[in-house]
Amino acid sequence: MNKFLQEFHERGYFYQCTDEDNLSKSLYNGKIKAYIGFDCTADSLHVGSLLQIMCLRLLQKHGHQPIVLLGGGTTRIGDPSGKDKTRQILEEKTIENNIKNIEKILKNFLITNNKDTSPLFVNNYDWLKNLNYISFLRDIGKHFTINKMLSFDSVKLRLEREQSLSYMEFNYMILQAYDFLELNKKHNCALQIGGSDQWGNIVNGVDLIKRYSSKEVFGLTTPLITLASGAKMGKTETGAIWLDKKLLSPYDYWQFWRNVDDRDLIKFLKMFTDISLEEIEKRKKENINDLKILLANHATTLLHGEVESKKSFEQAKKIFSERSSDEGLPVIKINNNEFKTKNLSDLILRAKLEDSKSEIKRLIKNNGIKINDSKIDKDLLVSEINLENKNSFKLSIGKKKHFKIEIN
RNA sequence: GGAGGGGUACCAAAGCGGUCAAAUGGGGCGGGCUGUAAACCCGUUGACUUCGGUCUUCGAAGGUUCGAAUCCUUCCCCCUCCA
Repeated sequence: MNKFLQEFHERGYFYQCTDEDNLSKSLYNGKIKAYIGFDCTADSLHVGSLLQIMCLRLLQKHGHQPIVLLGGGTTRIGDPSGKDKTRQILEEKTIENNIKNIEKILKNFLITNNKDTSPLFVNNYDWLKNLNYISFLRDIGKHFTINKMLSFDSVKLRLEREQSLSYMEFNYMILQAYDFLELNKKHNCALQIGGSDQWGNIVNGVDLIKRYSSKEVFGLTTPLITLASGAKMGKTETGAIWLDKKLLSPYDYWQFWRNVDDRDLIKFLKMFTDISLEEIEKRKKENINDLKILLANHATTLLHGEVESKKSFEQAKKIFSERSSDEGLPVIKINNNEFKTKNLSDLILRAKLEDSKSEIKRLIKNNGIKINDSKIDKDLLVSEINLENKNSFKLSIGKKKHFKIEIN
């Protein structure tokens, strides 16, 4: 088997392929261009897209060129796959903005200075916006049968549940298939990779190219990652794990990986780091917490760079190993007036560390709030806090959230 | 188009005139144990409060009543069966 495909398997990226043997052969014959499409409904990506991003990296590693399709056109329509309801239609400006942000995030992960493997960013709005309806129907539409379209899960499920599916959304899969055709014509792109929920859309593209230009191209999907706990990857109750430091700090990103379930650890090391499989195999038996740190360091480096990753690691060390220090904690500044007049609960509220006063009182009651590492049993004036000759104190909410409050 | 069932908090689901800010389970949050894990145990889970209470919430709007998640009217949405 081709090296790329082999590693694709070994790292747990493989779910389905339209024709693995032939894909393997054409990969042998030199470089291939492969594309992955990203949805632009949000202004950032979260870890749910990380596996796809890792696929792009893997392509680069093996000398293939990834094409990143940012679905400026298709996002205007909305993919019905896996959705119960029609999505809200987004403003043009929002979509353009989302595309810019997402491109920036992806560039963090990808190697952009190698001419052969440097990713190609494309926006399908460029070719979709000018489609002529009649000629599109004649050239492309004739290759699709309604019979078959109705059999795809994305459509079938909606119909079975008698949830409305607009004609607009119904066309989504045709447009995505057309994207593949377009990329094949323009860039000789021969492979589309996507999550397993994209299988139907991908197969449509492969079929269309076969019919339209009698060429064989391939589709490859990755599994849906479920956590040991049964939850979907990336959806924590506290909020999505965003791949954007404006939405989630490098430290919190680092913590996300540091806190993975034991049972998911080795799987994640394979999936979300570049550490060689041999090395993972060798180190498998090491102390599990060291391995979690390894995962967090690597995963954070990929996204935020080595400097931020190290910083996060150091910060965690201070908070969790050395305990007492308030160095490196997120700083919240208050002025002298606030210091003299405000209650601690008001301060927490103002700094948006919690959402309501009731919640803060509950935390206090349950011993959840600490000042300079000692529990408090009631709300108090900030000025009552013993500053120990400093102009700051350490505020802890629960065991994992710590802040340095600075008075100036 | 006809017949029936239903919309309750983050989710699932009970309640069917006052004792309902609403049982129970899941999830979340906090505490304990531990390893910043899992499992387990305990507490907590609308907002504000001078801790006496006050305000908002059971699909939407009206109405009956001293009092409505609960009864009535209209409307909206969902499900099942029949045509």
